Amino acid sequence: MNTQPLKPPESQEIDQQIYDKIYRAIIEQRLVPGTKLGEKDLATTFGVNRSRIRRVLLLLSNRNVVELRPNKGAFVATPAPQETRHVFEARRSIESTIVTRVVERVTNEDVRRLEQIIKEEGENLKSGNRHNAIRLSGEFHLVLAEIAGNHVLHKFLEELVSRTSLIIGMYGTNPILDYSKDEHSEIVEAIVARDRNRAVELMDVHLQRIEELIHLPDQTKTKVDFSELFASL
Amino acid sequence: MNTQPLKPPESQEIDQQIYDKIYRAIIEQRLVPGTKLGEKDLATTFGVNRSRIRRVLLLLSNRNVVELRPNKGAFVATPAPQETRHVFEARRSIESTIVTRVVERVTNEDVRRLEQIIKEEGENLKSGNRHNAIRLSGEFHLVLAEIAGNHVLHKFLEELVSRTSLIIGMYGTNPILDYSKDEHSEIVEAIVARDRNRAVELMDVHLQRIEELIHLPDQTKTKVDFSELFASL
DNA sequence: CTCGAATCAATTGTTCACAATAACGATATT
DNA sequence: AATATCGTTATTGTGAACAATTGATTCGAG
Repeated sequence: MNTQPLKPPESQEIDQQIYDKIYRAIIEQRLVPGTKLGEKDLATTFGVNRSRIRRVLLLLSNRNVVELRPNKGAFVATPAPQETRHVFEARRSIESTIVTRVVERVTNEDVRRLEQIIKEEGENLKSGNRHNAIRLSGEFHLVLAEIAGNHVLHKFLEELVSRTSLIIGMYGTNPILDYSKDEHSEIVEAIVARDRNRAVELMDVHLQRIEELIHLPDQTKTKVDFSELFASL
Repeated sequence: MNTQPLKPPESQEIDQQIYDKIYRAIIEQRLVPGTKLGEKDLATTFGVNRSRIRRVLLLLSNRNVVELRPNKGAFVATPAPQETRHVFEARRSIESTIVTRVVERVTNEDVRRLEQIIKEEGENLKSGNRHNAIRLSGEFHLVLAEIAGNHVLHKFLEELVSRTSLIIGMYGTNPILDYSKDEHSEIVEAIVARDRNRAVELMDVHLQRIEELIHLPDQTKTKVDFSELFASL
């Protein structure tokens, strides 16, 4: 199949490929928050011009995955602790609607797809492949958004999932992923049973639990008052 | 005040200003959907280089306000009829959460601000200044998002409001704006009364009413099957 | 007169050289 | 020894020339 006369890839598609690769490396936490993304390095590794990289980085920064510091360069975004609340509130709002629609529209084929992801989540977690486990735990939510059939909500959730990944990368505690798989299973059960209220409630609790496991840095640490600190020394 | 030694505006700020001006012209429907946004024209009118315009247009397209057709140029986005449902579903989802937070957090100062906008909405509507009326009817919702205090939801809603404006520009019927002012008033009343359920319900109805007043083009018109159509001719 | 090919102008897209800025290190100064 | 100053290098940011694409127009053949 696909014996087409070798069409040259459109410019936009090249951009998209580079975008996806960097994006994926970040949400899989192969590139940790704060990492510098030098234009020249990226350009040579992807074998493209520097201006192409700049365009991609601009778009990544527009989605809060990359931080652009003027005259300094691009860095993997380092979300502030306060963003956690906002991101999770937005997720609960959006994913509640998504789950509602999923309960209405889900097909057997969809359920199989969800269960497949959950299965892989378990496997990758057991085999210690953290990168894949992280990506899959986000993918579960994105597939739900796809099933819900709302492109707008899907795109929003994409941004929220990636920001969640960054937040977990910075402040997350280990057991976050451990329970995700089982909670995802429960959600799918409720969806299969067409139990809207239970599905929404389970999703809400799931997101709340993750948020609670994010260990925000001790405020006192960043707010040190030196005059008080050194007064008795 | 502000007698600073005349700091030269940062590059990013120039971009932002141009972005805002184009953005505003579009949501105020001074630039109707489908209008071509030639790079050279924009560059000369803003007195900047073409590459700067390209950067801005790229970001606008990333927010679905502008459509970038490869090798053709940039155009004011022409949302497809089907997007209407998605955009409004997303709005109801997000604004329901926003209203809930607003009821919890609103101050007297906030209420004054909301009432001021509603007042201006009425004035501009009466004096026939449609551009301002459109912008203000969107602004009401965005100020609510501000009061809710969630930056993420605010940014999402910004995109949704602008897309709503484009949709109304293409398929909207006249009376959409006429009732908005009064419905906004009712919502504020419920907020002041700290009646969460009523406020959320009113917002939901408000958004539903707008969606209903959007006159989607007859599907049969766009879906003509020529082979069938001309079979008997 | 209609259709099609070829030419031309205008616009978008890319590349590359240069300017501006920041980062680094060596040397000098107190 | 700590800090300042200067120069060097590396990286980001800008602009202008160049290439590619579109589509409008002209011209000619049937």
